[in-house]
Amino acid sequence: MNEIKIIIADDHQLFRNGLEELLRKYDDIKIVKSVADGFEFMQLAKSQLEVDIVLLDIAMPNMDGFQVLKELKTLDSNIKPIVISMHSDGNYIAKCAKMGAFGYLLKNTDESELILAIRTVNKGKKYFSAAIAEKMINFMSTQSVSENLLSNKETEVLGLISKGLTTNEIATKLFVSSRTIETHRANILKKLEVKNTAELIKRAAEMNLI
Amino acid sequence: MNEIKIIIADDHQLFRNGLEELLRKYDDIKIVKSVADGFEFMQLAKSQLEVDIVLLDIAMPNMDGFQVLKELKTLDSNIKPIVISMHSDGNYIAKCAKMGAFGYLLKNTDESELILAIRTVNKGKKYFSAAIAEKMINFMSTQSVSENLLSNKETEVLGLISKGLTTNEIATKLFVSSRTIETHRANILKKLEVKNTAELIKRAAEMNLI
DNA sequence: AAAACCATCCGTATAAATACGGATACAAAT
DNA sequence: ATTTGTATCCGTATTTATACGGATGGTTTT
Repeated sequence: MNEIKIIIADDHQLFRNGLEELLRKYDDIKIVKSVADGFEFMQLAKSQLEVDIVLLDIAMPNMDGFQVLKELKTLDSNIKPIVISMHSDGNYIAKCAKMGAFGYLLKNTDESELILAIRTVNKGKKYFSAAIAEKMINFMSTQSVSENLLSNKETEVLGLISKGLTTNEIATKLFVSSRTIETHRANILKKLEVKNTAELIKRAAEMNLI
Repeated sequence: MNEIKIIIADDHQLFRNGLEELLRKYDDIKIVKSVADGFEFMQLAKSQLEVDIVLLDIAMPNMDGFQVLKELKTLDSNIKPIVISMHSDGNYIAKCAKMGAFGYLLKNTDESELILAIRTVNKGKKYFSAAIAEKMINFMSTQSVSENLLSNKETEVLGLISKGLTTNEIATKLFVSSRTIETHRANILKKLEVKNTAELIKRAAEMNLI
């Protein structure tokens, strides 16, 4: 019988090591590699290494999980990604699903669910738990899912806002009118469904936008 | 020879399970329990259960790691806490050290360091890696370490600001004048060394104040 | 008892953010 | 070819936030 070949991509070494040990107990599962960032993983994905599944963290240095999902898709790879994240944000989940994730697990799911997810995905099926699917559906019913909720300019402006720059400072920095920045700001608030800067930054931090 | 008896307190079940498996390999280490929040842990700490070390996450529901450290101290317990955190913020580390942590590890340290830390702490010695100690020292040289950088009222106000309430709304909610809230706000900004709400919320999120 | 810190309060003035309601040019998608 | 979305621009009015500078009664620490 064939083993399920797995790569773990997560920047927390203790978490990786722990997962390895956890999965070692299962005869049908084999960890072939374990990497600390998305870039490292993509190197492996492009190599000849035979891999069935990658357990993928979203928050990673160098190249985050979203970028990995995107690149994996263009590679036409056989590697099926299961996202393992701390966040149960609807947009997050929906984004992963749209970008080709085969599963989405929270870091506080239990071992049996992880194994179930791995085995399910290995058969080529998707695995999203009822709770996760519900969050996603709720989100989709209110919002339109988009990989880039914010446009590039908006993301740039958001970054500067979070650094504490005022509207005028941002305008000067980007060589545009402060009205433009005000509009961007208003649009960002609308898109993230918040009403002021405080909420905005909190939301953006939660969504790892900054 | 005596085993080192350990409790793991972390809200991510996969991380807990992983750690358990990881530590199972070591004959001198025994996991006696594993809990998902600080409250659960304190129940155990107050029981007769014999425990040498707790591997303690800071970010947990119900009762966070800081509160646990504080209560442990008043209990005059023999349990020696090693903090395992994602954050390498100087204030964070210093705060833990001051509150009685015997060690501080990042979630991306490796297995060997974890084992070394456990064995060192079990002998009654403190374990802070060079990198961690340096961050702490750098912080202490510039800032005065305080368990509560913010007063209770300030923390309360900060929480409400982060929920998106305006100064006036907060004033109404807390039955005080809006001037009072403005003063609190100004003091919070000063203490966290930021100049506006955007930066404030970002900083507070980094410091896990909200 | 004195010093330090905290929560509370007050005023004034300026700067910034938010809410309205627009418009145009261009690129991408249908 | 038309729709959709983005980046850019504009005006006005109101509400909030920030920067000053100051005060009092209370608690905790020294």
